[in-house]
Amino acid sequence: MTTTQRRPEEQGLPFNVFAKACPSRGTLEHVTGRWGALTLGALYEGSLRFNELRRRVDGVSEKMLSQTLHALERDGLVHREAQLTNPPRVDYELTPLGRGVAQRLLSLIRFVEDSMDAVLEARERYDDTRGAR
Amino acid sequence: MTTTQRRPEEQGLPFNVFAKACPSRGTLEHVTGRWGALTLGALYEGSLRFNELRRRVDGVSEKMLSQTLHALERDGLVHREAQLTNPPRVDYELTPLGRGVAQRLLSLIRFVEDSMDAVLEARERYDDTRGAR
DNA sequence: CAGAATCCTCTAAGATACTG
DNA sequence: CAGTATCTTAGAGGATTCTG
Repeated sequence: MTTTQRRPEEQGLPFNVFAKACPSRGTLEHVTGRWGALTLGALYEGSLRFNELRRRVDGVSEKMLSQTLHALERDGLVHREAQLTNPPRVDYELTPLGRGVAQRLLSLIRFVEDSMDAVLEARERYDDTRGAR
Repeated sequence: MTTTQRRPEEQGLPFNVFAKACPSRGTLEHVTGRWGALTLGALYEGSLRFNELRRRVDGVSEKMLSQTLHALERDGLVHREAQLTNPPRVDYELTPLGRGVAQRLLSLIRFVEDSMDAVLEARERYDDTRGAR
């Protein structure tokens, strides 16, 4: 009654990111990647258009944003809504799955931001100890 | 009384990872990087030696593990405890700050692992729609 | 065992230009 | 506006060798 019952044919062998060949590693990299994390984080507030997103994710190039969005859309984390008007309008928004990811990502991001004073101090201590080298 | 009072000289300008020049971006990359995330995750269970860690983080090379550990130690997330015996023994463990990061990271990792069936299905749908291309 | 040093390869990512 | 295509380069990362 309390059995998990996922992936009937592979019960007892759940996805494990610590295993080299596990497909979850690829997805983890998409969501934690340099631009993936920031893109998901930005979309958590709500739907955004391509260039709005570009402005929020400060520093991302058109190419990388496009590439990042494709990977996230393919993984089912982002939904792309295109209107064939002129000029074109395309909105990106998180899927329910994407919201789950983004929420956890933002918890991590905020924790890191809030830890930066301590991190910067730790770096100074580390660098003096080893003579800036 | 309820003011946050962090970084007295820069109040009102908290670290913001969405800004290109913010130092929190570098730290976020250390912790979400390909090997950083897995290393922190592995250490959450407890202290580990270099080669134990290498076995847990399946696929990491000596060079990358060493490099990753240095970055995490410098950021104050991992503590390195060396015993100058022969053969040498070095233990790595999370600092309190590192535990905070690892906990949130593991929450994300588990969510991704648990979402993989849905992700794989989303990929199939995406790939047929666009003719495997 | 726990790394540092070296060499080499491949690809992530930036810059630029063009298109529907 | 919302991208794609092409070119180029910095650096991530692997393999190997050496050392305290």
